[in-house]
Amino acid sequence: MLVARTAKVAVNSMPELAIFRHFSPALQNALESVQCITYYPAGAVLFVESQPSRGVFFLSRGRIKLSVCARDGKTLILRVVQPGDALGVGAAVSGRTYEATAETLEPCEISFIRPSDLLRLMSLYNEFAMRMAEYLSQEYNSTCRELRSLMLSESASERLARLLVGWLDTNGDTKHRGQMKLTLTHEEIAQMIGTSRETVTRLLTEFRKKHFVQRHGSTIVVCNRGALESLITA
Amino acid sequence: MLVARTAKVAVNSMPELAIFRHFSPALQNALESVQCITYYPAGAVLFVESQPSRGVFFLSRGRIKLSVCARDGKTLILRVVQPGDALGVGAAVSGRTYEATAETLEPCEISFIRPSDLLRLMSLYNEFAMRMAEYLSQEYNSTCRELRSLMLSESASERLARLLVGWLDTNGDTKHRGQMKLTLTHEEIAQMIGTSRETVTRLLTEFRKKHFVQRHGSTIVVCNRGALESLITA
DNA sequence: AGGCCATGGTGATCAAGGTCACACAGTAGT
DNA sequence: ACTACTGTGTGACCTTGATCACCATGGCCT
Repeated sequence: MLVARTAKVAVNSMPELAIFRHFSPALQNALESVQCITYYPAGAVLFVESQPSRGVFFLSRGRIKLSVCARDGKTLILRVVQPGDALGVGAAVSGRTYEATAETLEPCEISFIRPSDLLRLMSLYNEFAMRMAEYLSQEYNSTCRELRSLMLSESASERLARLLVGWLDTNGDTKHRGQMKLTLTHEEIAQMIGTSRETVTRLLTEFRKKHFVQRHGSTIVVCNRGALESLITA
Repeated sequence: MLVARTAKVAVNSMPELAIFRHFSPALQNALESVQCITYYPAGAVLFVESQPSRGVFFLSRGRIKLSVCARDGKTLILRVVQPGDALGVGAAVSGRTYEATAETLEPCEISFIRPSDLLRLMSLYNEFAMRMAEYLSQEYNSTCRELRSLMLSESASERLARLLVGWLDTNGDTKHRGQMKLTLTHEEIAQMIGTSRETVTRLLTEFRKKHFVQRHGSTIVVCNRGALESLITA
């Protein structure tokens, strides 16, 4: 039912995708004709790891969790995809399987494009091929940074500090400085920084005791950003 | 002097780059006119992390170590680049800085292309843009796999087993099954699997005691591949 | 030969954090 | 109100692997 409600909000036109802007009118029309706008509820799985490419997803509203997992169920969250971003481009372009699993965290509005259409439009419109290449390189970049920050910091507290500071820059409340909504559970935070749920709980209480952060309900306030940053070495 | 020796071997023509094959003659000519074939000795640094893109490197001979490093000098080797592969495409396409440091492990023959030429040829020849996009997606894929295998395996022995098995598939001697040359030092192996040099030494001797592997000089023989694979869970 | 340096091998020590085991709070469903 | 479930908080314990310290080996240079 959340799907239906979301659908009513923006049913009339092509989603406002930053990635589609600056394209020539011809390409925009072509994209509009092949895309399929879909709505997903929270917790929906768009695709799973090692499944052959079913399509490319351009996210216009909502947030999506991108993760890989081990056989024993342990999970590592690669990143949380924000509106305007794309999913599954790599798998479609290289004709391989998805390298991660995508699951919606909230109700999402998504523009879906089949791999064959993506490749055809990339061949037809060079600007589109260039844009996708640029996108892929950004994705590669961010994965490298992820890898570095996860592997080259020896303590879990450093990784948590890095995560919090990173969130401040992207999700931070502009009005109330240092304030932001904690939208993930401790379990999910643990999966982002590669540690256990208990450790995240312990570290957050430790940070609170040291007055690095405060908590008001599900809102977290970073009082001492400098202290957090000083925990980061890499 | 190693540089000069290598140069004599293949000075006459364009390097045999798999990545360049299947291109139209026009594109091949264009590439030939903008590329610059260079030779590096072992231990040369092509570029360093966070330096603005100076160019793209297509490796035709030799091997290159791609790594990121922390402030305290700790290093993580992302991968060892093999002949036929490219370096720095992401940085050139997105106009960002290099995300890693590239250092030759052996004397190398490299075809160098400036970022501006790369972008120009990508705009001019759609097949080239498509090929670069495909390349980027493969690079992204392999980085994801790296991230997964590093983070989702709790023990260092598992990561080492995974590395050895992976090497068997790519570098394994086809004649003598299970046999391969160990070309990296324990220190470098440690940097590949995110552990300390001592741990690698200990694990290798443990594997030898359990008769998973044997050693003859710098050649390592995997006698019990199944046992190594059974250490891998993720 | 005699050093020198990079690499490999091994023991002792120790802290970080994974795991297990509960207790407790909030929220939804009936 | 009474469960039932999900998320959070905390103690006890114990394994893994980092680190330090030291020695052995085997080129390579002068």
